[in-house]
Amino acid sequence: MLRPPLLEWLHREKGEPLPFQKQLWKAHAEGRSGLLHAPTGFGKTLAAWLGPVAAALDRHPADKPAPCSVLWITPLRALAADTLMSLREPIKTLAPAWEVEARTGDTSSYRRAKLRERLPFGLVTTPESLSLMLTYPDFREKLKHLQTVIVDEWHELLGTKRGVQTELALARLRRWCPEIQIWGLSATLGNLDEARDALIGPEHPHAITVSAKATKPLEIETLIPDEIDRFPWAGHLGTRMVGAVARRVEAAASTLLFTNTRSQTEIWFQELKEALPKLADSIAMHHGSLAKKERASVEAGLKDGSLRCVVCTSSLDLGVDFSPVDQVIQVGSPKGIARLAQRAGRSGHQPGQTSRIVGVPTHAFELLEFAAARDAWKARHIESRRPLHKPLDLLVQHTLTCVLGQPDRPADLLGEFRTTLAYRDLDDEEWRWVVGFITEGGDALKAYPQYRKATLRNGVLHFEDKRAAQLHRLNIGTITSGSAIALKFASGKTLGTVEESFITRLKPGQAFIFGGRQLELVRFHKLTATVRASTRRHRGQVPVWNGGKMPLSTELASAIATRLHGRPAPAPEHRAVRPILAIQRKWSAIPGTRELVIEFTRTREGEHLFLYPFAGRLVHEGLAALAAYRISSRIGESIDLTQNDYGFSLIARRGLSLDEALMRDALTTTNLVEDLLASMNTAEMARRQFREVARVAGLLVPDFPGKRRPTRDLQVSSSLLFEVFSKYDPANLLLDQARREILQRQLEWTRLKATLDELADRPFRIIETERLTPMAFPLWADRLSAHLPAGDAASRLEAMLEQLSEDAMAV
DNA sequence: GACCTGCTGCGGCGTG
Repeated sequence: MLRPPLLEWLHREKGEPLPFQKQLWKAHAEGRSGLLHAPTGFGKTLAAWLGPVAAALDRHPADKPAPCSVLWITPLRALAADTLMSLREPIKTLAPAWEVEARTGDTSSYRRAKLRERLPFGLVTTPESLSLMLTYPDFREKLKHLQTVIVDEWHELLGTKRGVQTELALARLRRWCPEIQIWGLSATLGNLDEARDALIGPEHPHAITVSAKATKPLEIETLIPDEIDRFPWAGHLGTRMVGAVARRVEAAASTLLFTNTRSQTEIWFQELKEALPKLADSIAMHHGSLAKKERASVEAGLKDGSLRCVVCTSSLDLGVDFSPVDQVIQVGSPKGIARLAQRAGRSGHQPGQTSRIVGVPTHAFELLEFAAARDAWKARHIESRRPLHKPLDLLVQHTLTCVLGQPDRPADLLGEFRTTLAYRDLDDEEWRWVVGFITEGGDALKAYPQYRKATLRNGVLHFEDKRAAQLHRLNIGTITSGSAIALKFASGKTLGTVEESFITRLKPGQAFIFGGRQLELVRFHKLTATVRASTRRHRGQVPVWNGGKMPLSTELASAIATRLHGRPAPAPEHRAVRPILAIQRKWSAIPGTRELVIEFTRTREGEHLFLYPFAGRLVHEGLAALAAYRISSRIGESIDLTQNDYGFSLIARRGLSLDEALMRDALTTTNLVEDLLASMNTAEMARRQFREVARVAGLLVPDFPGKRRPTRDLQVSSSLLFEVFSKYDPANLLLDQARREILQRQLEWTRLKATLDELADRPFRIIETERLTPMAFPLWADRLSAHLPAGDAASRLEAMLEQLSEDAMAV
């Protein structure tokens, strides 16, 4: 437990400790490691900090420095600054001689040099910065007093290569200081034990999970459109709800409005300002393509309370430690339960308070998504984040990191790496390959000295070349991003970035909207688009970014499928959608989890099949390609396809049918891998994925900070390497790595396979419908918008909707 | 190079 002075301070400043905090301090005093799981706003940070501070006070006098006793790892630089403030608070009164400092990429080089000489009592850093520190030979000596490592927001890192990089760094620290205690702080996850094993190593002897038993109440409310009959069956912007949302914004002192995409953020920002002209100056926006300065000023506005509403993407999911907002609104699909809860947690940021989120549907069925998220939350069906398994590109990088810091024997390194969950089954063969690759460059690159970074002398790996070492340090990390076009005023002020594909569609003089400003293009040269403020009356286009395509989670999808049938209990959202569900039922059937509903519809364009497996967009993309490939070879017609989070559609001029055998064959797992590979352009996918792998493995020359170089150069050399490896070194394990990543990330292979297995046991219900059903409509409309210019698609959709609404009234 | 709705995150060093 805590020493009296700490307890007194705590009592004075923060009141009575919560039960989980006492439990954590007890575990800490016993020398254990583990995971602390509690909702945001429960005082995790302070609890995790005071344990090691208490232990250090036992060992060191409070008036003498105690160098680097605690290492605090955070996934965000912005969090590092805020964390620093809260960690310093108790130290100031309890042990003023002990310092707490941050070391991240934006720590000045002067400070970084100082920190290399002498480390403070507590060091706050990122996984990347920690890896960088491992490359300095004296770091090990500097860490001899290390007692505790704390990893904040571990759920954010878990499941990514950044998480594996953290696992590896921790394994190194464990080897250097076998007594250290490691604690992770995590939000709610479906796989807390696995998360803990990944953090402290699967073989760790004193593992414990401390949980704040009191779960935070979460209220999910949905804005229900007044006229459900006129509410769109398809679409994703949800701007029809602007009026109702504006009234909510007006009524609350502060609002955080989340959207799912950057362009949606831009659009909602405009719409809200128009709907609330009096508040226009206190509404702001925040997303990942805005310039850092712009974002920082919005973050400052959130902190000092001068903003009434910020429209944002997941860029504000975590990070800025602002005082909680009054209200959180989610526009569009929540995609997952944990994700919605995380966003809701931005309100009611105190123990005992309720987190509330208001869901805004963008089409009719989305109403049910919010009800389903509520059902799943109540039933504690929360998504897991699975840790990655054996990414070899990262192992190549990390081995060089280790050897640069301390020459070492391969067998000893292997032993160290095998203590992680990610590499516990790394076999001797794979390890020999890694060592061979960093010392020889492998079969294909042996002739090029720049790929022989390490040398093996007398059984010890060394990394001595100064220039290569600098390049390696520059390359540390796992985040890769494609080329972006910088948007600038002629004055040089940077506004942010857009995609090349967007800017090349614009002619000089043409207007567009970015970061809430009306701009016009002056010229586009190399990687910079120069713009000026536009005074044109009509609104310009809104940029579209080519970002990630997050599928609906398995947990939420299954909750939706259940919700469609009105279970587990009546919900207001369900009552609202009832008229549309009635049409769906009348014309076809309500898809669910017991049978697979397949609709067959003839239109002017030909024959359509609509299938609803509810397996998320990525899986449907794979299933659609697979089914289209198999059927088209049978019927000799080309097949078009579309997909969304609920299902997919196949369209052919003729030849599709109600034949169950045909559909069973299309969805069989026989020859699955071969057919899937043949149906999708997986070779091209692997080539692109290889770029990330090559980057992480350090095979590409990194950009020097400040000097911008077209990423296209990177692309060329990564595809060149891909060619060379494919031809001269086909056994190169990095090629396998790229293929595995395609399977897991882009095809969600595990989920796809599970879906097919499950469908094989389900009855198929094939129904011929006269018209497009409410569920089919979005899949049909998707195809339409892909084939027509945006304006035409909108007007045609409008006409269709008119017709459909009339039909709906008639039912 | 194809897509069109599509997120987020990090990172060096020495000198002036």
